Amino acid sequence: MIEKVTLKDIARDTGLSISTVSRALSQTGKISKDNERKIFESAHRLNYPLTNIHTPIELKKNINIALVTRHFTGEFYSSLFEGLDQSTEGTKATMSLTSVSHTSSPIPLIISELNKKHYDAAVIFLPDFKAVDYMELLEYVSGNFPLVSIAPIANPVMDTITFDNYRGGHLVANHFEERGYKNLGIIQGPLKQSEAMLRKSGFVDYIQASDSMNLTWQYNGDYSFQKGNEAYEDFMKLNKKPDAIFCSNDGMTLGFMHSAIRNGIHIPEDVAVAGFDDLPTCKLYTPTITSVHTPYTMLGKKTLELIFSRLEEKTDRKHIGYTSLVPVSLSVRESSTELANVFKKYYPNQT
Amino acid sequence: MIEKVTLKDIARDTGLSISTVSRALSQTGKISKDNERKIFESAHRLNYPLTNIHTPIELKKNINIALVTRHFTGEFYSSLFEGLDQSTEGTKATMSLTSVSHTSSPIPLIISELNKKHYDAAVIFLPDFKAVDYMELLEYVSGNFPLVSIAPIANPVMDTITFDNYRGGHLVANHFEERGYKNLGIIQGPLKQSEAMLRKSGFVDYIQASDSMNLTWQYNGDYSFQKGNEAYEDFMKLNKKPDAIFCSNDGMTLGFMHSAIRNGIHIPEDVAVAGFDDLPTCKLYTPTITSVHTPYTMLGKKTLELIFSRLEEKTDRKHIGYTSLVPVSLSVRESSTELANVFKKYYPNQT
DNA sequence: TAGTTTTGTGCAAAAAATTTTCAGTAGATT
DNA sequence: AATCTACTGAAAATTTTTTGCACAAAACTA
Repeated sequence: MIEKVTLKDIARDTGLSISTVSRALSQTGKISKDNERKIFESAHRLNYPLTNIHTPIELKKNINIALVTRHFTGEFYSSLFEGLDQSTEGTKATMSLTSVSHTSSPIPLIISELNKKHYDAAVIFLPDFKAVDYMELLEYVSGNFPLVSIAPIANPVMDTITFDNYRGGHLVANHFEERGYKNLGIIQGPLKQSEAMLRKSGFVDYIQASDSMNLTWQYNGDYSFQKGNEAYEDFMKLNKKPDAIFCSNDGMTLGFMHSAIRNGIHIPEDVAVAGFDDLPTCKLYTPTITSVHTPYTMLGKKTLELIFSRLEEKTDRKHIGYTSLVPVSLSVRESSTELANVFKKYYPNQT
Repeated sequence: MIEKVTLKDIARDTGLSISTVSRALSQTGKISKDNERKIFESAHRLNYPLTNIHTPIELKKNINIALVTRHFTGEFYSSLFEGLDQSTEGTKATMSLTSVSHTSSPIPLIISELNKKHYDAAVIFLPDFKAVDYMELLEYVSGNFPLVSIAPIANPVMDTITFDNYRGGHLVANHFEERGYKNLGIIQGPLKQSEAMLRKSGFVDYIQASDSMNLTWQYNGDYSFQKGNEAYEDFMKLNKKPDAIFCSNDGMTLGFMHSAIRNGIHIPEDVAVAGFDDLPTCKLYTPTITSVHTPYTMLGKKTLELIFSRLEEKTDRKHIGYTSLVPVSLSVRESSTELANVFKKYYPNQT
């Protein structure tokens, strides 16, 4: 049987009196910085049951942050987590991934219980959440537990740090213009998700403001590989085909390109393609894929900054829907520029 | 300030006396099953500081399991986590991912502190761990905290559940034999990692026992995409090239194929290729890739079974190096069978 | 069936843990 | 030199937890 840890144990361990230990842990009375640190260190080490809230942020050895998302297989999720995890390097924060895909409990409950699990803050990535969902979540979770969303919504309830999706769409359209493409198409993401709409709008708005380009094809997707395949089927039925297509994420980009290549379509000669997310595969695919690069580590750094500043404020902080946009860039590759003679090499003796 | 939760609060909440609550939580004296459950439920809800050990496993609402690994970007890690997470469906277990890539604290310390963070068990995936590392880890971690490793080592210290890597190599060699390949090559994984050696041995042993096949090329890789590229460079220098190659993981498979295709090599006509891990990309690549399929969800199920049985045993359990092998299968695709006329379609008017 | 044992509970006393009061010291300040 | 401030510990006061005991209800037994 494990013995209960009491103030007496900490007093013995630190060489101080029980009174001093009590005062330090309950934050009443004056204690020297030195002894305070010693006492909290000892309490943690001996596993004294501290209400996490009591420990002052500056005395914590490490800050545990949970990334809460519906995790699925695919590079996207490992890139997302890896970026956030990497951004903790050199800080005393640690990032853990908690998936809510396979649980029956309601999500607000899971998140509200994170502080009981010694988590100090949570990063929420739930692109299908609506304003009401966020509001319900905020009601459940206590005000001194920092929460940051990294999925944009039109009317943000919670403080949000996200990529500049609109600008991503803009960059692609601008690139297509520079390459001289005239008739453009888009494979959209889920209509109910803000970031998908922003990517589309950025793209469409640029085209409308341009003299030289037209949007001739729009297809509603859902970010899945399958929908990329289906988009290709639809594309093939068109009489007047666009000469460049923006896919709202790389999953659909891969689906579209896979079907296209198998059916003898040349990319980019027959149709140019650009995606969004810049997954590692974009560099490895044949042809390599132009895609909007989303710097996860930078997103992570910004998110950590916000969390740390929230943790240092002693007062409860209401979410005011403050949004911060992390810039994106375009990784230009073969799928929207040139064939690099890849397939010509493949059958060199046939030319 | 958050009020301290005492037995009185739980007594009021449950309508029982303080004595009864005390007896229930400290597991002394007789308490009816019904009231016991009520008391623990209330204690959890009100956030009474329970030493986690005290709560009997059958009364816990949920079991928190940590997957501890060095996480990197790539489909492999998302598949691994997703498989384990999926296997918790329908159970009261929850899986979280804790990465130890970007932390400065020693790994045994991190793991030993998981139980303070309300974790009930941990799954360890650290392929570079040696027997001594596992022994050090076991010294740090208390005996009633279930630990399971899912990375094989030659001389297992910790209880281990892993894929049958040896059989995976066997399956590939057997497949190559059936397809009529004679001269075989292998791109190995890290020489210091057991599972890489097992994959190799399964492959090599089958070839040696066979009359018709020879191993003509061995290349030492490290599981990275880059090494796959480099392996291709080495392959090109050979006078007598193998006609089928086994890559010890899909990262290197992709690296090799990427370089090969760009340099006009036809797969599988010029050289057949098979990988290991059966990442989602294997189905999407052109040509699609033959690979050893590792059923993560089954691995997860077995792992959960072991963890639950450990949790139900009240006594401390020493690790005895018990190992359990989860069967693998071969997903046969174009890279080792036929071209499916993919590239021929690509330039149909040239034939 | 009547007596006996077992189980589970609450009250109140005892024990343990925590907080608070108070006195005192060491160093800084006026 | 007098005063003040920042800490600290001993001991008292208070709160929390455990335990001894009585007792009711249920289960068992002869």
